[in-house]
Amino acid sequence: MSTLGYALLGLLAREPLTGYQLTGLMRAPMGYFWTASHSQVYPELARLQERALVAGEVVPGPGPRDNKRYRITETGRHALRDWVVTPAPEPTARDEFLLRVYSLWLADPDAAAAMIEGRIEAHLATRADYRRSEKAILARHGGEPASDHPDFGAWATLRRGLSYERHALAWCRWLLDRLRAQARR
Amino acid sequence: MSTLGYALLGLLAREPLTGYQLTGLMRAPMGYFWTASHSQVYPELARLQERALVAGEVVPGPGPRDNKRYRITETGRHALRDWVVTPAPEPTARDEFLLRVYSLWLADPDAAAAMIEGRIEAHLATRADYRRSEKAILARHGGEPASDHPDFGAWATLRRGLSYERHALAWCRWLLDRLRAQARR
DNA sequence: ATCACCATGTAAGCTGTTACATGATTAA
DNA sequence: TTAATCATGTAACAGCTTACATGGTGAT
Repeated sequence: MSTLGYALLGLLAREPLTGYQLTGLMRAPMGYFWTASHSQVYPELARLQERALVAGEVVPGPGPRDNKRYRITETGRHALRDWVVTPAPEPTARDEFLLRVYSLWLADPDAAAAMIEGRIEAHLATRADYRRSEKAILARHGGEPASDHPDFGAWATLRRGLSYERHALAWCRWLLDRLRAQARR
Repeated sequence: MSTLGYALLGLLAREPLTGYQLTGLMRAPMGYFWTASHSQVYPELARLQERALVAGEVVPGPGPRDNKRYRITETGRHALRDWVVTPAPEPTARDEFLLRVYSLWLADPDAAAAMIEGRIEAHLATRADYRRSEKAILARHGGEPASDHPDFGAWATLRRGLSYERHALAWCRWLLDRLRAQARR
């Protein structure tokens, strides 16, 4: 089973959804840690149905095409529950920003500072996004979700996102300080 | 130009290297934020040479094959210097661990705790690695490298790695606390 | 009218991983 | 003698991105 399959099962374990809705959720909030486009989602749903991990029912929609609403099966729920406590492989590190920082020593200091400031703006925007999302969850749920509540994962990963952004922002600012300290000499 | 090309140029901007040596550096320290296997490195070096961004000289080695030592050209150094201050695209988020956490609410709490503890061990090992590497740089360099010194990038990215591990560890422990708080009820 | 959104699929292409292929030197 | 390290390549495959394809509904 592919990782994407478990991502989709993770969403369907909460509620039945169509491919289109799943695609939206793979942008956010699941996209905060695992992304997929619709061209990946539809074929993967077909594979999941083949293996009886999900069941699809055709709902005649208002549009030209029929809507297919998928729900997780007992088999699917079991597969997900088993996979979840499986040790996760180390994520392959791929950060183009850090790749640039590695060679920043040969760049023009002002251009370098501008690049980092752009990065800071992006982090601030992401943090604002996470803050809104967490607020929405706490409001909708009426407090912090317990660890066996379906909302727990979304909340816990948002907390992590916020912690990550705090760290990333602090480091970017430290880096800017280093560049400016050099410029003053 | 591919991202991998700039990664290799970033290493060659510091000193001439063979494909084999580059492959090792793509595991660490560059592998801390961008990885590549030898099967990617050799063809990419050929492409870089084609575009005259690097120059290769054949050094008869002790082994069965000739060693090819590459050095960056002036054209290559310019391309790298320009690219470095270019805005980096947002990295595609791909973290299987967070994907598991998202669905942790339906898992057995003890199995979940064990999985997270495994993750904590991995973070501790990585942090120890980073600490050793930073110590080595500071010792070899005799203090903190200035921002226009070739060692600056390696040092700055290690500082980031250490900050990241601190954040990740703190969040893993917070998550464990949540699970245990639930178990006590 | 034009745009955004709903809605589902296929195909081509690029990137990256794993496996195939070969073989010398040196240390345990 | 067995394994690790040095050393360089090609090929098959998997995963993901971008583009192609179609078309209705509702808001501006």
